[in-house]
Amino acid sequence: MSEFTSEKKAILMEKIVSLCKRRGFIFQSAEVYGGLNGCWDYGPLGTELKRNLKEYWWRKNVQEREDIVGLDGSILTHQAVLKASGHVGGFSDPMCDCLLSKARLRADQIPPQSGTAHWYTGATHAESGWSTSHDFAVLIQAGEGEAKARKTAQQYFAQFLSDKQISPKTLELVGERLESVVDSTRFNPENGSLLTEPRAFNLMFKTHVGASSDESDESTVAYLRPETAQSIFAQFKNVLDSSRVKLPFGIAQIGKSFRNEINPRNYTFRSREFEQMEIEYFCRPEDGLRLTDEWLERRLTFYEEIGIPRDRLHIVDIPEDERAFYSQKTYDIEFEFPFGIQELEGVAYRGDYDLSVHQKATGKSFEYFDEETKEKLLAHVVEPSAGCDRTVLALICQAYDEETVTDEKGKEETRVVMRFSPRIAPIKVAILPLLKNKPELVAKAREIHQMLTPYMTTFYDESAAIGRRYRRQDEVGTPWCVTVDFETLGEKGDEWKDTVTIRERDSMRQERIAITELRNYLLDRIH
RNA sequence: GCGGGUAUAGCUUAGUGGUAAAGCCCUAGCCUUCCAAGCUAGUUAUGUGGGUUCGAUUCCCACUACCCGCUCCA
Repeated sequence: MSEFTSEKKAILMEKIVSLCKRRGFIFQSAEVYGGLNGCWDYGPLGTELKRNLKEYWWRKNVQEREDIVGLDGSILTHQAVLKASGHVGGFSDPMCDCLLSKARLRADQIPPQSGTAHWYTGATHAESGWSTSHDFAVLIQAGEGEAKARKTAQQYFAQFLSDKQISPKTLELVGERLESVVDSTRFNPENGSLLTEPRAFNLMFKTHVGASSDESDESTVAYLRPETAQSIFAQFKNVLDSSRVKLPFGIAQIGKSFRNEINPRNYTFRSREFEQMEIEYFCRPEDGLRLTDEWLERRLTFYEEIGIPRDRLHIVDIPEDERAFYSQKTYDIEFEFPFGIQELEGVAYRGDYDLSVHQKATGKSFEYFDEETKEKLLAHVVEPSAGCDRTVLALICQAYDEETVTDEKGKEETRVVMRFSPRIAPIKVAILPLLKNKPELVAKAREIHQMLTPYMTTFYDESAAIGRRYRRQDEVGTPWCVTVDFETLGEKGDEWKDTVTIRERDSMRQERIAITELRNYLLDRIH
């Protein structure tokens, strides 16, 4: 994708979005009612794809490991849990808006400035009799001319003019007052304009528990969880006491989380409702950094196993000043989407921050007793946290391919192929009778279809020419098509009786295989 | 949140102040012995709500959604 221009990438993304709708992978939520901003529904094939991803993740990270157990926590979350975790107080960034340029700035990222603030209470225009009254100020730093204050203020008051023909320069400023300021963050460093007071944008969805609850009763407040991790920490002791796990061990969870994003963007990439696949891997403090690196490797291998090659992933070692204050190491795993390189997963070493805050808030011990060393300790945690919907989108973007094929007459056409790994492909095999008006072919094909359905997702199709049916399956990424033909019926000799043609999606190559071998042939390749 | 753009059938697009057009897809039938064949028939659309008008899909306003650029992404 990197060889494409941004324009071609935009077209590519449009094609992917179009295919997703046409073939039933992803629909806009409540589309018939005009859509719901930042929400998406998965159609029949998208649902299969996402299930395959989640099931493979669960199998690899829980079922095939002795040291990781699962959890399925409630989405509605006790406010105390999120107060302890810091989400209620800190899960929002105070933001300021520049009164002049309307730029939005994070309050904590504004460098402190000193100088003289020129305050005004309004402006008038003598000729037209127009006037306005707003408090405004401009910061003049040492070395800057005072004329800048008046010019900036005139521009600010000019936005209230109804007559746009009036030049800002002709406005009379009212109520000038000077104030000396030191290390102030109330002014835009770019232009000196006054900023709005910092406002908190809390990104959590809030609700009230209990049918007759009073909306103003703070004690009934609950939140839709903004991440799956907190129920793992809150249930740490219960899991420890009930499942006889020993350090190091992990608790894994797949589930929905909700963030009231100000600005959902890039198709399903940043949604307000999304699914996470998280592991909290608890360990002794001295093992944390090593395990973080090990988890990074393990996660990269996972992406390779589902068909996202390592060279399409970028590993970012987050520098200290950008990490959360409690994290001693954080890696981001990013994917080259057509709309840019974006994060799929974070692997963060969080120390004992999470258990310690819940221990402190509850006053109960979250400590682990090590039988061998006879010591009590607060476990550290390594958190590989993957975005499920983001990974689905990455799988779709990675799989999408167009190739030019030439038919027997020399005519060129485009073949759209979703090159999903067989492991995650929504449909594993399509069963096709060569012709639908030959009852023997249809009956045999249906028989094979019935034979395979208990073992994998299959699709039966008898309509249209065989070539068209192959292409349909290419476009939804079905790795194999099985065609029942006249050889199958024994009409071309006994040596071919009860064999079928199996056609491979990527190479379009065909080979003959006995019906009795079909099940194992496919199962060996989709596991 | 700011600025710009877009909204016609499942998809891609035409077009119009007065009966909305096509290709692809899809469905049914016929035909068809391996890569989107052919024939016949058929379903489906002006994002939502107002305004102007005899009449609005078209002009105006608002809303909603999506896309692009900023911003943001704890």
